Amino acid sequence: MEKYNPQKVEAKWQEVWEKTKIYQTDLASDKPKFYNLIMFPYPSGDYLHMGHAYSDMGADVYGRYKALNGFNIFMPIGYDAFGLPAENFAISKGIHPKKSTAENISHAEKQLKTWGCQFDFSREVTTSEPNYYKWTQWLFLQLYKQGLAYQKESPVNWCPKCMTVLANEQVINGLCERCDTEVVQKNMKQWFFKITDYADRLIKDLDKVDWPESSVTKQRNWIGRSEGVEMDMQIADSKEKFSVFTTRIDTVYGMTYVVLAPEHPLVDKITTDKQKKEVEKYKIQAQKQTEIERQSLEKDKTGVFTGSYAINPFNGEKVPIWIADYVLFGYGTGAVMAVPAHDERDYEFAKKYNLPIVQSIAPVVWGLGNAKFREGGKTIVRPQVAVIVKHWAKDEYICLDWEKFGWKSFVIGGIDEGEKSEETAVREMREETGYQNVKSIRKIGGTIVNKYYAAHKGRNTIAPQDAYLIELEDGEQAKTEKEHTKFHKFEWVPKKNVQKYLTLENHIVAWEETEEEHAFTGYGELVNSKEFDGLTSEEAKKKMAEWLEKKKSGKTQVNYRLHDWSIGRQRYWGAPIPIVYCPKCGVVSVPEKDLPVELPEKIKDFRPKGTGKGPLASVKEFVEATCPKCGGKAERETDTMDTFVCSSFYYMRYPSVGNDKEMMEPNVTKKWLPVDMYVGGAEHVTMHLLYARFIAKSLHDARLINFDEPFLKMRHQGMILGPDGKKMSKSKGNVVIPDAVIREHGADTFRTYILFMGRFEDGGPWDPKGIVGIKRFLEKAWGLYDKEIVDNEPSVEETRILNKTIKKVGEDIDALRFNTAISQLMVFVNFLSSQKTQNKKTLEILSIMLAPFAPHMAEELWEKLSGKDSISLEVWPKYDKNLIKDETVTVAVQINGKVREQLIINIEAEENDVLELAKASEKVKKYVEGKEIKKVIYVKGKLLSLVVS
RNA sequence: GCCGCGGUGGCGGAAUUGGUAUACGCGCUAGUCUUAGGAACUAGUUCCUUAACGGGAUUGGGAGUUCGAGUCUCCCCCGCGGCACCA
Repeated sequence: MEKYNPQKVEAKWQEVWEKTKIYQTDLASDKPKFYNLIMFPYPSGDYLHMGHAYSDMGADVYGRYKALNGFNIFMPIGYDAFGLPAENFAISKGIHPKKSTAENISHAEKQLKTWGCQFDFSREVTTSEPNYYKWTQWLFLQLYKQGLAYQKESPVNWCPKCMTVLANEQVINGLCERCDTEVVQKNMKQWFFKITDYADRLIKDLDKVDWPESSVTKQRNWIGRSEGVEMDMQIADSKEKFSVFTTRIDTVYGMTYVVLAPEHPLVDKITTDKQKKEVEKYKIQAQKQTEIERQSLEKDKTGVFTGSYAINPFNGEKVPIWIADYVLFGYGTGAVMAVPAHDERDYEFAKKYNLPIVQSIAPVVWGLGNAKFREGGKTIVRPQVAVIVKHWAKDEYICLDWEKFGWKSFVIGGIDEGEKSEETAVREMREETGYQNVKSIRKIGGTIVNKYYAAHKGRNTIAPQDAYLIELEDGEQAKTEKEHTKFHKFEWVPKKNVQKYLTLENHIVAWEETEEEHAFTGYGELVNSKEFDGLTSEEAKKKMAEWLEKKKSGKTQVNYRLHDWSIGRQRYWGAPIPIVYCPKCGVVSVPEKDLPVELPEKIKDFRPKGTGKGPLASVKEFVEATCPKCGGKAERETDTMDTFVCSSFYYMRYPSVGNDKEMMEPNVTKKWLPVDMYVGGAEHVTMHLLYARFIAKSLHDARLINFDEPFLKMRHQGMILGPDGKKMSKSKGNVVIPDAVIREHGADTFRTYILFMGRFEDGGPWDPKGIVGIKRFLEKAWGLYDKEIVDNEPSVEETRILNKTIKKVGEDIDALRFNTAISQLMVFVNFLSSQKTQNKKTLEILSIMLAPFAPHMAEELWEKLSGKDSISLEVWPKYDKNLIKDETVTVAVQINGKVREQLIINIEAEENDVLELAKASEKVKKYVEGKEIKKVIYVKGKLLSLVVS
């Protein structure tokens, strides 16, 4: 056989595959189906890049493995061709997007055909073709029928450069996903899909899918479900009211003001004349800001008092109403109750504007050895103080060491009947330390509820604790009474050691508060909350919600971060929205039989205008329409649809490509959907994947399909970085194009190498040097078929390694651990190449195992070896687990945890035999002689651990 | 700030339930072949120490549990990804 020439071999087999149509799936076959989907590429003008290759090749190896295991694989391919990037590319080149898109697609297809993937090119879709976007429009109509497509006037994201509206998902850190321009908010009438109706199911059904945990979490966070209550608030001396949304109704007694978003419609009505000027100024200022400025965290909180007050329904107290841009109009009710004591943002705001801070939740600390309350014990309440005493000259603090009890604390004491806690603090300090003169005293944080079971008194104790920081004036010290000091001694502890010194949790909490004051945002027990005092936050949430509901001034409410999907685009290159506006009948949908509403090819200028209307508005022939209802003159909608609408159902269309009557052929759809495995980038989790799930659910509810989760199993490929370890980009000059690698080394080498580099789900830097290792490996494998091939019984050793390899390679591919599968194949090939003659059966199996990674080469070797038809018609070999076991194993002997000897033993050897062998070993003797073996642990076939002393 | 993931030789990376850390590949070193080689092949290669046998150290740092920890627990440091005033 001649030397391995990948270019020649690959050209040959690609031709054969094309001619025999071996990868055109027979969708009607009886074999079990396996829908192996990759995310279809977006041909925007650049080459398909490393990321495409990596993803597709990984998916293909997996698919080929499944095929060899008896599945009928369907791996379709298509092009996501509408949308901003394709259009922007065309604009930059000054050509019509239809033309540039066609060129890009033909280029991409050429590339794809060299990759050695089992793509079924016979069922290609191109989303910008009328025979496809007819179904995009059809989909719109289905949603419209269900009331899931609607128009509303609302603030939307507007990209000034792309001159179009964007969905929330397409705004990344306040920048346009495509051109990195700062997005501004505009009030516009727009088409939306009501994805929020499905928010709960989109969360709940994540339990049904086998997806990476991180992606499930990302979607969950993106949807952002939060449970709380909506509470009505009456405006003082007015009939007006509004509601606030809060997840922490338990903190309601700590409310000291409320905040409305500047856009809140009530603002104008309630602003007093005196405040009008300032409020107006603030509103204008807020409106001018871009999202980035508004969301900037460095920015100080700002706000303006409206002059009006609202009434807290729980205690009837009046609280001032402010407006501030830290409250978002688009979330909840656009109004919040502010509880500075228990919310960081409110705290910051209150500090800045000198608004009162009232504690209503006290943290609960189980003190004194964490002893929980005991049943039947008497429970008493004993308020106390903790006193942090600071030295008059040094940065040191008095700490007490209660030797008998093992506590270390600050000065501590009970508040006597009728005594103020501040007085207690001073009194206790004097009694216990003798120091007399207070320079300053300051309360630290809020009340902390300390609970413990006092064993010596046999009772449960609740001890609300106030903490004070006392700074001493000087060192004047009186003699202390013994009764106060008999259990502890005191010492001065430098500041940096205090934290470590303390053992009582409640004192540690108090100490932390001296450093930096902040809101306590955790759960605890209610204080200052009238009849709700003493409840836990959890209990209070329930009781308070019930209280509100009974009073009919509130209800429990679930809110989502997710917004409805804004789908209209004021751009040319997209599927027209199939709607006409009739002066008589109003908004009328185009009947299904009239689809597609074709995108006019002839247009003077397809560039966006930025007027809020798309370029289609300038095409008279397009705009002018007849009303499908009354036959009168009407006007077409001129917005086109977001590309993500096109890509939300393409996988449903593939099996029915060719059918012009139905989007989905019922039988084929029933058989082939949902998708069994979906491989693609993680960057689509909160866009495409979320939209596709929503669309599937809506069609399911319309009884058009019988599944409601489109992608049962999904995995992401990692990112291939440039050789410098940075993300590939033209500006950095570190882009490696897959075609160049394929031309030089061949697709088989490329596939195997890129999958060998690291974990598929991790990706990593492209190292051009390493590829020779794979080349050597494939050449070495190729060379085996040149050796003397005999048809005999393979050796025991060969059988063992063969069976091991079958097991590991199969299991690894199944789990997408391609790198370790390849490494095992290397071990196997290295073993075989050390042998003079090769066993025919072994080489047959090797070819099959190589086939997923190096399909062209495997075909060639298979043809030479067996003379049979394509290797992809073969069956993945079975292994015999009995043949994997080694007869002898090396057992490590550990002495006190260190490996001192290795023994070769029979795998069946028992502990005693191994121990005897070990004792006989010189090396072991050295460590054991004259000592006592205290413990022996034997892990069968692995190691013997001896503990000696 | 919050959520998620990760940190292992010179490099990419292996390591079922805790059980011989560094598989496989690159690179490097020596050798073979060669007019030559940035080709191929063979052998070696975690680090320190030793002529060698051997000994010691080692999975970001520190503590802990265990006969035994890359793997489990706690604290800290660093990197990556996502979210980011969501009430």
